[in-house]
Amino acid sequence: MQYWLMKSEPDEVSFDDVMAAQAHTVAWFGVRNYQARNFLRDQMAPGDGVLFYHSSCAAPGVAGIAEVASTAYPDHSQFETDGKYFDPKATPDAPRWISVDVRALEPGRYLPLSEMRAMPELEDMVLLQKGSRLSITPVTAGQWQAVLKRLRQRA
DNA sequence: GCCAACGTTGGC
DNA sequence: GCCAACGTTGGC
Repeated sequence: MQYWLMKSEPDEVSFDDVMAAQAHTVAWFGVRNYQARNFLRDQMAPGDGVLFYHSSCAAPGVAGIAEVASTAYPDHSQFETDGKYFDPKATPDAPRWISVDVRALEPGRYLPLSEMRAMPELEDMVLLQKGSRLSITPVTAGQWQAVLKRLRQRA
C-alpha cells in the first residue's frame, strides 16, 4: 500500500465534485508529464491512499482523502481530437497517457498549503520541495499520518 | 547528445 | 499578472 498526493484545479474538478459523482468516483485524466504518468502506470494500485489537493486557486491545500479505485488504463482524452488533451502521437495500439479511477472517501477540515509548510513532519514532502510541480507525488506513511491527523481535527 | 528557445505550472 | 522553476522541442 502506497500513498500519493494528487493535484487538481478545483475549477476543473474539486473534491466536492468527486464526492458528488456516481460512486464518489471519477477518472483521473489529463496527466501529461512522464514522471507522473509512470507513477500512474507502474506504481499505483487499487486501495492506495490519495491526498486530494487543490492547486491554482486562492487557498491551495488538501481538501480531502481519496483512494485509487482502479488499475491503470489508457487515458481516453488523448484520443479526443477536439479536446485540449488530444495527443496526435498517441494511438489506441500505443497509448502514451494513463488514467486511474479515484474515489473520494472523506472530506476533511481544509488543510492549507501555508499550514502544511509549518508542519515539521512534512519537511521532506515532495510537494513542498523548491521547484516541485509534479501533479502526482509520493507521500510517506509518516506524512500521511500527520496530514490525516490534521484533516480529522474538528474545524 | 547538447542546449537555446519556448511552453507550462502554480504560488504569490 | 508576475516570475521562478522545470519540462519539452528541435536544430545542429
